[in-house]
Amino acid sequence: MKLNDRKIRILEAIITDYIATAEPIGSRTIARKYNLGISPATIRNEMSDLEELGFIEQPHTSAGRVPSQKGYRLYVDNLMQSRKLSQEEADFLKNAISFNVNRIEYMMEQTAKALAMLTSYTTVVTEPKSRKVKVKHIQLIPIDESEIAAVIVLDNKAIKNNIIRVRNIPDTDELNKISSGINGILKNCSAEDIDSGAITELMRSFTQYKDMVTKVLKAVISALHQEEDVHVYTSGVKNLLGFPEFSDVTKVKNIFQTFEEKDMLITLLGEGDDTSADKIQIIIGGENNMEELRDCSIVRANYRFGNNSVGKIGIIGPTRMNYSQTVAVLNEIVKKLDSVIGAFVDGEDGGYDE
Amino acid sequence: MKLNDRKIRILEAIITDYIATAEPIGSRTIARKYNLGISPATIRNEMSDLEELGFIEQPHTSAGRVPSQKGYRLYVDNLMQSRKLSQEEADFLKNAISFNVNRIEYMMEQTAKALAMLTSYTTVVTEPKSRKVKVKHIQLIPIDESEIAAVIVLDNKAIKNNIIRVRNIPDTDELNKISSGINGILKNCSAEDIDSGAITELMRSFTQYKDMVTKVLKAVISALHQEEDVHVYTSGVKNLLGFPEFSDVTKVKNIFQTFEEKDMLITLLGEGDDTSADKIQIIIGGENNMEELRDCSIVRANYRFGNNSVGKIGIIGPTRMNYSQTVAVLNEIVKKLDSVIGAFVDGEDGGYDE
DNA sequence: AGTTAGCACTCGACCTGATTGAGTGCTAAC
DNA sequence: GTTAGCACTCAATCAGGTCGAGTGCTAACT
Repeated sequence: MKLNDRKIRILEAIITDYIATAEPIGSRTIARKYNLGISPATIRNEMSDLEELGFIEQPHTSAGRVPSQKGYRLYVDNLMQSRKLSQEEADFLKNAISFNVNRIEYMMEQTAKALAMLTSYTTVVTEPKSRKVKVKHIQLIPIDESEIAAVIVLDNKAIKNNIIRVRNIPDTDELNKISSGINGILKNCSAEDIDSGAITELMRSFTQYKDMVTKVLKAVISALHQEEDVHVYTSGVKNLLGFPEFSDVTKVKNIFQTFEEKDMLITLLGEGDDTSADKIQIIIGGENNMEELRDCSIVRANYRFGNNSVGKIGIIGPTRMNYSQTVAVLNEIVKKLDSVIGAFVDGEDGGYDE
Repeated sequence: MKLNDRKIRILEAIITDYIATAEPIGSRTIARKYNLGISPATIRNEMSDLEELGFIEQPHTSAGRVPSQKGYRLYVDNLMQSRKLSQEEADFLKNAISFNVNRIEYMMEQTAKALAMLTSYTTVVTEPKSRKVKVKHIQLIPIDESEIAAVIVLDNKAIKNNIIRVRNIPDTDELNKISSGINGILKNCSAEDIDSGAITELMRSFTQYKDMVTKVLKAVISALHQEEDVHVYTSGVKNLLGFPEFSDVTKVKNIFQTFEEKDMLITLLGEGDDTSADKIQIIIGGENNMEELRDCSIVRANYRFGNNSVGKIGIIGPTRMNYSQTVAVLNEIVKKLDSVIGAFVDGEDGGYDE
């Protein structure tokens, strides 16, 4: 049996209609709504074939047809026409997000929120993270009689701070000397580079400040680990409640469970991922391996932030989600984020929003 | 009509039962389950009185009775016996949260999560925030050929960083001189203290680094404002879906809407608040002024963090929530947080968790 | 006077059966 | 190859009936 042009047009009609209405669609409705120039009976025959080919399925006899996972896949890969963002949509994105590289968390939070509002699906965004973070600079700053701050600048532009309590604080000059000494040893070290060799060297260099240096070391290691700990921003979880396929509370509960678990979200965004690919990926229904998200599709993309730093964005909706709009929105936001970084690297400092 | 002892015992039975089952309860059931030594008929008479007094109500004729808002209020204020946390519950809290003052965000996140798991309600936690934040110390650190980091230590122990791009970077000694110069002027300033006087003084002192100083100033102002921007951690939103009173999806949607809006949560935790009071507050049903949360109760408390810094914790459940357990849990966690801060102030540095 | 047994009544929950309508597959004619 | 016609299926909807948990009222009992 061949998937001829007419079959494809019928399949497309079914998918379009189902995305819009969430109702199984029958032959007569297709004949009425879409002018294909053929009678319901003919459509019935074609639909019967489409079902046998696995592109549509029937919830039960005497109901209309519904696209299958395979059907959506065909649609997404071959049928769907890429669409550009409307002016309103583009404007919305531009206004909803204050692109400010100095406040990345805030920017990511806004991004998640804006995408959720625009698509009315659920959005998950991870902060840009480097694969391996290294120390770029360490500076000790006196705060008061008993506390100093260890400021640790990392090579991905992140800065971490730890307050350290010490019995008696060296004066500023001495502290600067210690800072540059520590710098000499720890500069360009990643978490695993800090081995016993580096540690004993440090201890030997600063015997009289052993206690303080130990604490600084701990802070550095903690900072490096912290930085590998990915932040995840979620928004629009409640949006899913609006779709009829999720009117069953127990079903939704499992989905929400997943959304509250950071690890799940990260695997969701990363699973089977090719980081080098800049293409948008679409994962339909059961193609993700999470039982709870069987009725959801995910449209996801990576965005780049500097050289080796990559963040992820995912939009999660029902399998019958509006793929073309979602892809368009995602394309736009990735382009936007890239350009912000570009401007930053080229000399702008991102500005402040007040 | 007087609210005699027997009426009170019946009311208590109704509330206890309803909290456990979420089902309206009738006279016969009370007679069977609670040995009050009176017949259903007598109970019926008393219930009729209780209804007239406004402590219970009937969803419809021929259904059992359900506690009213006034009923819960009486229960919470007079009837409920305070209960201590069980050993298991206390252990759970202790193990679920790594009390580490150097990673406050992480600690708050864990606190929210632990409370949500323990109570099976929704938890909202705000970071401890001071009313007015002041600059304690500013330090400029060179990062590379074109960037310096402005590290801004605030008097509430928070540290903020901004990367600043400048055309040509002064050497370290010069930078230190500039740092201490800026410090001299901006130290102990809050956001509103930075007026035109301070700004012109700064500009006069550093005419040759005007550009850089302007950017530092912007960073300081931004940091002070950022610090006044409260972080809110929410957990266990999905928990509400498990309760029969929230099996209607559209109802839940409105509630979730509220939970996604930070401002709403903050007013929810702060409304009619007496910050000086350390007592736990209970807000029943419509006593909060948010239409969407009419069917929810909130148990909330403040915790102190240092001198003038206060955070809030709220636990949100159905009106028939388990008030005595919730209060016990909240008491425990507030005590715990206080003691962590105490230890910190007394000389511990909070440790690192690896 | 307070308590209780008895009884009629109410009303949601649940089951059953009939009807409707959207949909199908098959067959025969165009 | 296309289509009209027809028998068939099945979820959804509605009406009617029964059940049971609950009530309020009255009269009798302590």
